Amino acid sequence: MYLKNVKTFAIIIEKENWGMIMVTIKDIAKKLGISYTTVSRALNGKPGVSQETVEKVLKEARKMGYQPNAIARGLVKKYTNTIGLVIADITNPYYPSIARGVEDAARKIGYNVFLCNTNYNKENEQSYLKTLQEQRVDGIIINPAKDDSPNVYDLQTPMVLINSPSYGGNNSTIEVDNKRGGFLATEHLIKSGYKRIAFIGGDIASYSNGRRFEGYKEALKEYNYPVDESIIAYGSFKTKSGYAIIERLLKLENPPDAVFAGNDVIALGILHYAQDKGIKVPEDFGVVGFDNVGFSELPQIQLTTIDQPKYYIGKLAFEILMEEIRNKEERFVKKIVLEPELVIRKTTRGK
Amino acid sequence: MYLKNVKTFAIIIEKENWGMIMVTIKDIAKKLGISYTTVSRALNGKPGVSQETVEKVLKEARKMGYQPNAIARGLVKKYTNTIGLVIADITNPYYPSIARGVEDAARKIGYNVFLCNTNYNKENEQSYLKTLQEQRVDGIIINPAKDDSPNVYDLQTPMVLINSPSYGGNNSTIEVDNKRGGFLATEHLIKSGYKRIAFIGGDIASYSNGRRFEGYKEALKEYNYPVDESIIAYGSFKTKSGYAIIERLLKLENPPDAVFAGNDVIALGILHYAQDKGIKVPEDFGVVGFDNVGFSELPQIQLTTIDQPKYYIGKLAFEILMEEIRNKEERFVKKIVLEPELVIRKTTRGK
DNA sequence: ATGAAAGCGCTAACAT
DNA sequence: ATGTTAGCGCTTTCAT
Repeated sequence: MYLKNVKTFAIIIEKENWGMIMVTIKDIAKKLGISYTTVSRALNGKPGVSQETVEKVLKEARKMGYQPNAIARGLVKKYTNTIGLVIADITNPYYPSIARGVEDAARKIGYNVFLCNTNYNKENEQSYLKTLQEQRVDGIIINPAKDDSPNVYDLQTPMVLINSPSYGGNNSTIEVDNKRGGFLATEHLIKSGYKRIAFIGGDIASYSNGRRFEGYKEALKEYNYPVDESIIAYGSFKTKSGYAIIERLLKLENPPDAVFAGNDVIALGILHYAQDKGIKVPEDFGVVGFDNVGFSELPQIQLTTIDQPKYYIGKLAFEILMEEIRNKEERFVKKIVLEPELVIRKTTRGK
Repeated sequence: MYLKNVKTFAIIIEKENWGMIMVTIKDIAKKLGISYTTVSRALNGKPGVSQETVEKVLKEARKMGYQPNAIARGLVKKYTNTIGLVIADITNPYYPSIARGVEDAARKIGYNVFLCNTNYNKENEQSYLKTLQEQRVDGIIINPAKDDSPNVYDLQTPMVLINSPSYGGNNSTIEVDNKRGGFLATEHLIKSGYKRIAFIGGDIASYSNGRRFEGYKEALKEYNYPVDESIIAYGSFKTKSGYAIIERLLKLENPPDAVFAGNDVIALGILHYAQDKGIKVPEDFGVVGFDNVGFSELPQIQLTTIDQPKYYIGKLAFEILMEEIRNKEERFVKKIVLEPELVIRKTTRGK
């Protein structure tokens, strides 16, 4: 089963073993003829050990290749210096940026992060949450898979939610102002002279998508455009979905001449269809996405979109989480909303 | 400092606390008036407990909201059900695919994965390796940051290397046949009728890049093309680097009419430059990349490239790692080489 | 300045 | 079938 596509499966060396002879503080205490309490103190720079002893211990520790056991420490100290990051799919370019933000911030203070991909699946999410708690992570950052059933996250563990309202659990949240973003996107389309603007969303159960849709409707109203159900559609957050839906909408007797897509990935599918059919973008057809994901700025794509500070969101989420971890009793629940920004590129006429 | 771009920073609820009253097997034993060993046995489905007791325990555990403590278990059982995944940058689309492969495979057997981004930095890598060992991960999968100084990874921990030879440490490795890939790419360019084929690599210290270059040279020789140093260049694995280098090469008095790029990200920069300058691809200029990253197949890009089974590599790396973890004494070091595949798209004339 | 002892939550002998 | 004990590697009182 391995062997599919395997060219070489060779060079087998026998009996190479891993040496699992981990040295402990007891070992180095014995070697030095002192108590292991002293070793512990020396290793941790605690007061009450003579300079001389400290040096002896440090030297011996290095010599013996001592590696502190974070597991044992965690057992007594009640924290693990680890957090969990639960996202839908690291393969969607939106998430890696957030993940980097979280991880860079974490690393700076010696924290580790467990990466968990739910693959947009609620059961996977629950399962991961359970595991993370068993691993006694100090906190969790989560971008919920869906928001159809209320996300009641009242775990024993500090938690901050990204792009999701907090139901019941009183968790801190951080999100971009999705409604405002939706408004900006739609308004831009209107001001660019497009007349029939469709909305093509992803999962209808997505909170952020819903907010973007509200912004869309608000803009239409403000500019006296009708809200036409026939050119409003939901699918999934996939390129294929965008492609399939725009194909359908464009066959309507009264087709749209522009679309605000639920995110960049969907917008990409729309662009793909336009290209396949030789539809001129932005002259005859306008599209704006959401997220300002990496590929959106490619010269070949140049997608007009709504930017959100992804890396910063990850960083901020971690910082807030740390605050909550540090002040477990007497914490302050925060609801943070960041400003989105319209990025005009080549898939709309501009003004 | 938080406040940049922050719209709302509000809704503050005071004194919401995390209830850190974790229930242990002792608690449920006390409640039930039995020994905690019995509880442990019941919870783990071990023999020697009456059906009746098992049910009582399970019920009470659920009722009290018991969460097993994986830390404590790890301390006695000597394994943590956790591995580390060390890569350069999750933001480079090549890695998420691998990460998914690893994580999906891990999840299937209840393993967690620590994600570590070295950001192409050797010091970060060392630091992460240290931390991972302290956390007593059961194993490590690593795609080394660089290969200039030999990667001597003889840790106490089982380890498999991706895209890197193993120096000294006798670790199993898994890689695509980079040389063959380089050959295929270059040969394709030759057969497509391009006459002066440049090579634009990433980090000169990269092992995989070096192999690709060897394949490039081999193909040139086989078809009696000269190997011309003036159109061979290295930079970094970034789009910008590709852009800058091709700009320079194209100003040569004898410029190339095609290029084999060290990876797709670099190729993208080259394409970018061609577009900026109105150079016709593939008619007047051919480019092939390496990796077949997600964006390469976008209709707007359609990059000819060398595919490698990224997800599968991740999956395989995990499976091999698990084998090594399970057979620590008497392990078999494996060197696996996978077959790359030429994917012809629109940035070369084809045959 | 150093050591002895207890204990974190659990599993695994070793009884009974 | 159940309980007792020891111990994983460490930190933290409490002595000395």
